[in-house]
Amino acid sequence: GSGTTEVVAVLVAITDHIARVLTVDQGKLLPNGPLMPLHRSLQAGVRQWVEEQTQQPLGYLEQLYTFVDTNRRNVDGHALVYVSYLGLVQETQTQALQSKALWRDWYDYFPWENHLDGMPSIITDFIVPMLLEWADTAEDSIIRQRRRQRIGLCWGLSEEFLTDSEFIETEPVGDKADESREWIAEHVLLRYEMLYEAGLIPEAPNYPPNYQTVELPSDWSQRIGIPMYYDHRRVIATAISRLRAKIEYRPLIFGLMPDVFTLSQLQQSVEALSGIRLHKQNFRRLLESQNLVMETGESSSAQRGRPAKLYRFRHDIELQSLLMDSKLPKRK
Amino acid sequence: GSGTTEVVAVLVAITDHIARVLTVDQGKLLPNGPLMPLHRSLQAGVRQWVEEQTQQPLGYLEQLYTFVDTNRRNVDGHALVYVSYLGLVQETQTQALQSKALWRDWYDYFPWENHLDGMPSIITDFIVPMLLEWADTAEDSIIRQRRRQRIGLCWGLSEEFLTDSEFIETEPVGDKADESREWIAEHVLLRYEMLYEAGLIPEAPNYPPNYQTVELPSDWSQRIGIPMYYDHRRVIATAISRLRAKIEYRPLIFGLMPDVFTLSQLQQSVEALSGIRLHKQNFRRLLESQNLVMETGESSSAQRGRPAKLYRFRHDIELQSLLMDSKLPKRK
DNA sequence: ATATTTATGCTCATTTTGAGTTTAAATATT
DNA sequence: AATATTTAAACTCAAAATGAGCATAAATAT
Repeated sequence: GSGTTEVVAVLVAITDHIARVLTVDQGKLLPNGPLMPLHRSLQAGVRQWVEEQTQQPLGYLEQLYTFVDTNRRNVDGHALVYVSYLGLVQETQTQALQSKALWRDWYDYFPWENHLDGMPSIITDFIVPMLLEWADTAEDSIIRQRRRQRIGLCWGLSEEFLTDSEFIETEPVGDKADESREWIAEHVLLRYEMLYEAGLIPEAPNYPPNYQTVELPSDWSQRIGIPMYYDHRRVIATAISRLRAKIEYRPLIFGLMPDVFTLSQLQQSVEALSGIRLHKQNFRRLLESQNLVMETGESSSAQRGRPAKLYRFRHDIELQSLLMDSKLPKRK
Repeated sequence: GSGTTEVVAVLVAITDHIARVLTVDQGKLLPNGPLMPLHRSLQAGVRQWVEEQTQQPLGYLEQLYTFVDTNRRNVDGHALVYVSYLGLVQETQTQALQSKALWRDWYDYFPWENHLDGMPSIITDFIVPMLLEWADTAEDSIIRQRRRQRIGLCWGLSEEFLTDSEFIETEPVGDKADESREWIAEHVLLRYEMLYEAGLIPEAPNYPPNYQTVELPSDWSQRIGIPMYYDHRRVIATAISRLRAKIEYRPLIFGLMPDVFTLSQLQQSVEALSGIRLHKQNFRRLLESQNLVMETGESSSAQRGRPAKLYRFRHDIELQSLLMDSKLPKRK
């Protein structure tokens, strides 16, 4: 019998201020392949398959999550286990790919996650109304209430949005009603899983949903983002969640920037990942306090406006990456 | 051929204010078993094997990390892949185990991680001197310098400790010398991996180390904690790291407490996990601001001193656990 | 010459954090 | 019974971090 383990890679790069993932098979799959006896580690397996399928050289690599697909089994009946990895690629190293490989804007798969020009209208026009209907399909009133709260937390909505679909039922206990009502960028996976659970995602077993009083627009499958084979879209959601969360407290953005850059370029890269705009002055203050970058002495030849100073990352920070999770068991 | 995937569980409970892990085989192994075709998911596999080997009922379960053991292969030559899970068990539910199962103080495996009564002397007496020797065994002076910095960051030492072993070489660039020089509780895994790399852990392939001018005391293998089979000690280190890090921003401690408790008991539980003492007043202020607990109205019959109010977790927070990572692909 | 654009320096009110002191309510000791 | 000890819990205060904005500088566009 053959092995039951595969590896899947979410490679991320930022080009033209847009966050992209590397795909194969017309954007329907992530690079992937079986773990083979010759691979010394999972990382080695990922590197080999990515190299073979895309010819993209890659640097930083970190394990994401391990899934089981009970729909794909080997001859012995063992379900397929696949281990997903997140990889970071520098902007300057994204050329000369194999013809099947393609860098795609990651918001093509998650249109609702792009808040760079404000909250996308699809959220208030369709997603939340559909989800509220889904919430009401539950038998148990406790579950209905729970679902409505989940919707509010996940999609950053105020209380009014949620209570008008049933009789008004104000705060249950304390006065902590309106505190967590804001868009949390790193909840990508929770939002995807809610859409999946509600049958609003083409990949879901219960798609299309059968509770429609609000009718799905005819171009829904376009608007809700590009579907992928297997659960690869969920894998990307896992990657974005991890990246958005980790960038807050670890200098991961390193792995995505060219050697030399302006502070505005750096900020735009962080914004591309998080999907939201940041306060420029405070962003710079934070950078300074963390001592992550140093001036090169040069300035950029700006298109318009005042030329910006050029910076590079402090090389003594590479140390920090040594302190990150690179887990290779290397046993006796 | 049989499958190549196993699951391993790190179950954690706090009893008598001591953090413990559930072990089998005289404390040498974690509960584990192969993933089988009948298991609908990885979680299901973990639950079945834990139930079978320990009869411990378990609630919260979260995936940790996936390892490959190239030393254990099936008949086709495929290396063993094992997926580790972290599980939380309430104090009140830790009875009636199978005879082979045993709850052990987790600091039996990591004596250097227990700072509840101050920093353990083994760190300054043996661990750091040995590690500094190990740092000096590197050929390249850059690597030697790196290793010394890593030692400082991992073990929370001031600069002097590190530079006296070679000629003094002060700050490389800026003035950020003394900022990260403190004990970071959640760096458990980094510390374990450094000890492993330096050959100071019985499980390591290069143990015992051959660079000893400072000689290892004869009872070293006692002092450096109980060894385990395979890489199970590393799995526990991964679990402690995750738990210590996550407890800072998620109410995981829920899963470990009885239904009703005093604030002091809650604090002692958090301290047991993090291995360090906390400031009582600020701990309470934080709790209040988060609105996680509510008074029951009753008071504890204290042994000595003023009786403490009893609290329970706010049930509307269960919602939050819905917002945590429970990833079950459930496909078509 | 003037408007527009981008970069960067600086201010200020508010919130959060770290580290206490003080008072309360029980048991232990003399 | 009076006093010390122990644990709980309310409150204070300075330092640091954060959120939001204004002011100035240096380029290009009109």
